[in-house]
Amino acid sequence: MPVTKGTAIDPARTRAGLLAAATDLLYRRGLDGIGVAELCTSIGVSKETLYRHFGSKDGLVEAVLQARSDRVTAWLAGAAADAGDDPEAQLTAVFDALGRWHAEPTFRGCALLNAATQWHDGHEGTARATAARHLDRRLELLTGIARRAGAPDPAALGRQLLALVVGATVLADLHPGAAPSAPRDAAITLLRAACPTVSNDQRSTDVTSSE
Amino acid sequence: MPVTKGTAIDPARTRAGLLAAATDLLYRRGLDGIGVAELCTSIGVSKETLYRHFGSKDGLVEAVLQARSDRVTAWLAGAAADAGDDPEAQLTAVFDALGRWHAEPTFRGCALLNAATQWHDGHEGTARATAARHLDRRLELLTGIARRAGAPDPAALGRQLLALVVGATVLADLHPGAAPSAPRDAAITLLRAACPTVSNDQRSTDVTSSE
DNA sequence: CACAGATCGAACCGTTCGGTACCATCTGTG
DNA sequence: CACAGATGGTACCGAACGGTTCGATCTGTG
Repeated sequence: MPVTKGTAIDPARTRAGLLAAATDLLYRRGLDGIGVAELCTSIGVSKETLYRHFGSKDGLVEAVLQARSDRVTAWLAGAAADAGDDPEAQLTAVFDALGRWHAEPTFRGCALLNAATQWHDGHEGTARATAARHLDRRLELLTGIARRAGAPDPAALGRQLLALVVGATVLADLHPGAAPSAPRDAAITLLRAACPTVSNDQRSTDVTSSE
Repeated sequence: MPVTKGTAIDPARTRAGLLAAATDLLYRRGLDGIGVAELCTSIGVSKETLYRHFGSKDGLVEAVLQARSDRVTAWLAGAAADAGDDPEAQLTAVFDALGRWHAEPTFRGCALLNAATQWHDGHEGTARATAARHLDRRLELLTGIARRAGAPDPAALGRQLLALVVGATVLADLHPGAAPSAPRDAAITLLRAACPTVSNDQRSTDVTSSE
């Protein structure tokens, strides 16, 4: 039965729903962990529809990763913005948001990093390139915080913080248990060490005991 | 032609060579990036030989990951031991060793972490479990340094350092360019911040300018 | 010399993969 | 009402996958 009776024909909506469902399934199962056939039956769509919208599985994956990178980047930037103007508060907010994400039962690591690892070579490097851009955007956020905090070398501090973010995300997936606040505490320590003059009024706050 | 003429029959050596070649190929191409058939022809061995030694592709992968974890763990511990008794010097040595590894042209990330990501589920979780044990061993090394440095909470500092190590390894693979010394500087900063009394004679050393 | 064990090469099996083609059936538009 | 476009369902394709089996041929041992 083609075009289930009563369904509104709306290619844009079809594509959006396809993208959302594929995002979830590919994240949970891995890029090679689910085939196009099962993907289509799980989503409730025919292969022809999928291929008309995305051209190939690579195209679908590319669209999924792009959309996810956009969403996650905006989400983290929003978390930082909601924390007000203080750079240290923004950094705390970023790591706390990451911590809540890591604690979700469906968490399986960063979809972009996982994709880049799974499709390290081949597939014309779509996943690698998208993940690299994703990290660029994350670095931009952290470097901005470092700059506003008055760090003498915002780029260097940004990269230190990025390493912490990435490490925390990978560990939350692959290493069991342990205190989830460690990366946040480390980030605050690095920020304070790099910016001797930052937020003096909060200098006495004991970061490590807030867990 | 069976058993190439003149070849000494030595199952142990065959297995060792098999393991070494498979380690390299599976690392470069990914666990799903190369099939058993191509694996065998590239190594120069028949499928029957491979299956007699390892039982299945999963068994081969498991053996490869175990051996790699052992080797890498010993290598890093050796780098730390060669740096003498000072914990800060040991930590520097560890991150410098990691930096040299990351700079190698064949570097493609940590084989254990890559494997755990590629075989996140399925395959009876062999890769995940092996990677978790690998991280345990790395954590043990870092926690030991933290403890000997006099950190009030060696476990917490160890986890902070582990996040840095993991983040640095992933970034070196997936993010282009940038200063490779950032993670090392961050590690030293964290160590000094956590241990107010550590190596006072080296306190004046400017870590950030050594790059 | 005889026999056991190790190895190669190749054929083979069932399954799954990404991708294509075709057709019936629905919606939306004029 | 007529027609174009979107969709579902199904069958199909060639290739690759992990794994098994068999026979020929070598080494090592007694």
